[in-house]
Amino acid sequence: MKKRVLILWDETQYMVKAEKLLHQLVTEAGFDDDDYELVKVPMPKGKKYGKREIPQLTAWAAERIETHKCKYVVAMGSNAYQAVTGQTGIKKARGKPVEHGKCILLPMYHPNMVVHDPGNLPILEADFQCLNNVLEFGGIPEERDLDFVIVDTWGKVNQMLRALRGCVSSDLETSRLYPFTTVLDDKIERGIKLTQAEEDQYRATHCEGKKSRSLQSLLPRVISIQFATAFKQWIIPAETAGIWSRRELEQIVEQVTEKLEDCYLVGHNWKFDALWMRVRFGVDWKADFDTMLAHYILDENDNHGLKYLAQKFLGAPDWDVAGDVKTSWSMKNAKYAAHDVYYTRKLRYYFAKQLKCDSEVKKVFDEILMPCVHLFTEAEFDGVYVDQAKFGEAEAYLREEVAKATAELDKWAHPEWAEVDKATGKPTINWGSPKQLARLLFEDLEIEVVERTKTGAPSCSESVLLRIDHEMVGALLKWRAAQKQLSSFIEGWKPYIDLKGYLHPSFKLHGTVTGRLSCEHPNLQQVPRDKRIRSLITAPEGWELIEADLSQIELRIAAELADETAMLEAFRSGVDVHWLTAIREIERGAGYKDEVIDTAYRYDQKKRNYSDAIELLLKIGPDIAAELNEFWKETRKKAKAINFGYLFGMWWKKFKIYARDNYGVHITDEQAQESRKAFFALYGKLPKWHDRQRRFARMNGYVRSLSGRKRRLPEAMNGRDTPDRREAERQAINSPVQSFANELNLMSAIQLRREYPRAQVRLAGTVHDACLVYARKAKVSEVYTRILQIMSSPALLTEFEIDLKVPIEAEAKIGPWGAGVNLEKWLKAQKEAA
DNA sequence: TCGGGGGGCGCG
DNA sequence: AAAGCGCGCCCCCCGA
Repeated sequence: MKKRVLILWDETQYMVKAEKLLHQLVTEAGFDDDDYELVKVPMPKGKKYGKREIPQLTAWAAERIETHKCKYVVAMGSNAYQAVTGQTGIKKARGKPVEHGKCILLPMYHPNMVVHDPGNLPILEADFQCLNNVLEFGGIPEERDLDFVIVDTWGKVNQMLRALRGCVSSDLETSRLYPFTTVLDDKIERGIKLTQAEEDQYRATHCEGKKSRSLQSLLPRVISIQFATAFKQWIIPAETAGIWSRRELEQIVEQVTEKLEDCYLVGHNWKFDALWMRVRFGVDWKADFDTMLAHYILDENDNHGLKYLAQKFLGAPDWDVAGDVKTSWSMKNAKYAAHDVYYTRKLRYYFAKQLKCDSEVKKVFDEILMPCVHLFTEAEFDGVYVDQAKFGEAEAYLREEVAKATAELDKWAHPEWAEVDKATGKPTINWGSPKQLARLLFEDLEIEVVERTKTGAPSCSESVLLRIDHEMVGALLKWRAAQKQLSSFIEGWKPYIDLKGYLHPSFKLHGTVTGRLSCEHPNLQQVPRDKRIRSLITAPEGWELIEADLSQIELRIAAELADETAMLEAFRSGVDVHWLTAIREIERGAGYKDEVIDTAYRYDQKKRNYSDAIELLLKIGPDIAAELNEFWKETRKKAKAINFGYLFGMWWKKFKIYARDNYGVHITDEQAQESRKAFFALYGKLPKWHDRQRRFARMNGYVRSLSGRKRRLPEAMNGRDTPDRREAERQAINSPVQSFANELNLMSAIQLRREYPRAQVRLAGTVHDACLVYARKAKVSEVYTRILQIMSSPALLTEFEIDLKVPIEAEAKIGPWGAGVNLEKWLKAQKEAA
């Protein structure tokens, strides 16, 4: 009897399991044995098919398809896919039915993928659902559920307004990703011609390579605003379509805003759309459910793109269109837009159901992630203010530094070594090129190679340069430092500074696997601590910048999780744990006798023996010790790195390298091993906690932070002790700490926003364990005091039923970032100024 | 001409 | 055997 579907796949190592699984999938999808024919493709001679095998293979496949006379062909796995099409790339092709000669081909992953990782099951299920759709439709299905309306008359506006109730999804198409008007946008808008350099920079920032687009079309514009309701999708042509006037558009937006108040609003990466609506229309659309963040909290390891998710979970087709279709108004664009909202709305039901299965994860989503959408929409909208005068000064200074260093370095660009520049006839070396530099140092100058990179090239990193005895090293390091600051933070910021001098860094709530946020355009979280750069970020007129950070928060959380007696005791009694580590380490080796006894003597002019002096140092803490002797400043910094390194699984070999690079201390292997042992002797419960985490991850394939957030670590379940598994185990230790530290910070930011109106207090951004906040001048004292209270015990902790043994402490500074002072000093300065 | 990888380095 | 974690961005370089 003739079968409808031909399934091609290949022989693999877990064939029994795979076959069982396939049978199960096929049955669940509603097929019986008469529906399909299962055929194995010939195995490649080696691991993969060779180039010469391909024509033979495709001929074989074509013949099989011909003899079976099936209209539908399923190719499972890359080999089967290659057999049919001659092409590689199953990852991109899977789940999308295509016409192949006389038949319809549906590529899928091999069932083995699920045998290897059961988490992939939904992908295959969705693909079989897709196969069903294809059979039912009798070809490649159009989206029959899709029913979109172009809202281009007042009649349709009214229809739409009536339909906007219950669960509504929304989405925007925009001309580019960055919504704010920059200096160059303003020039274009006003018809001022850009210089070539300006145009290049502008395109590099906004164009993503598409050189053909006119500058006009790159201005920040909303192309369309769309909604999906139960049965229809409503596409409102917006700023560039020329269908509605500005005034009419604003009128429509206003009426929609009113209706949305009573809707359950769903978005995918809603912060993006909310920000655009705020910037372009001044309205505040709050979402109740973000499908991207829902999927992020459900699987932090996966991608979170809308199309990807719709294909993976809903068996949707690939509705992607070329880039230029998305950035200008057209019917194609409207159809694309309709897909976006349609599937966003569908995904919300799917993910809401998934979230219900894990109430702990759901809580993080509801209480932290969703509130952050609104919080960070506002923060990004406001942005951070850049001191324009100081910015110019810093730029001039850095250019001078780079020029000086370059002049110094160019002495070494001898004609017989360096490439000769054709234009100037002078030998040049690009000091930013590791390759050219390596040639100069290790070939021409015949310096011995110190270290190699993982690809085998001689390394030119700072740590290597410091070990090279050559007079150009100093200039080289100066050049790098100045060049880095200039390119990353001066030139790097320029394209993003808006007309009023603000930067609007974009925070990705889904940016990391641990639950931290990432930040880009520009990245506020990597601004150097060097005051020259950091203090460029400051408060605008009438406001003050307050930076409040959680003190040693990761260490505190580790102490809590490990129930580490000595650490908890130190935190309770106010001893600085980095200091404790440092002093005990010194004591162990009976080192720095002179400094220890001398500093103790300077403190109160009393003579002490070594061990009494040690105890005194421990008591007075690093700050006072540093005042008595500069030496202790370095000591504490060193111990900080030791704490974090050992805490999260650093091995003694790395510690040895660390000590050498950062402190110029050359220790022996034995000393390094001894140091590690001593650390774990001092904090005896840490290894037990490490073991607990490793075991749990190995058993369950995930760990949770105190808030309940999951970090999925499938590699931890590997049967064998592989490097991958080791990595997962270290993450099992680090993740809950990093994750919860960040959550405490976010809980505080959320609460601060709830307690103060925007007219008084605004969040400017977060940096992992710190909040950057703008407060009205008149409110500074109050906010300063309150934020410290909030951070040391945010109300959401109670909501999460978390009761910490370890005390949480915060500290705050007022003033330009990185150059602020405490409240006392600030008040004094205010008084003097008045 | 682009996209991606590598090297290097800024932050927590 | 091999052993801190998490990011983004700059520049160079090379292959498609």
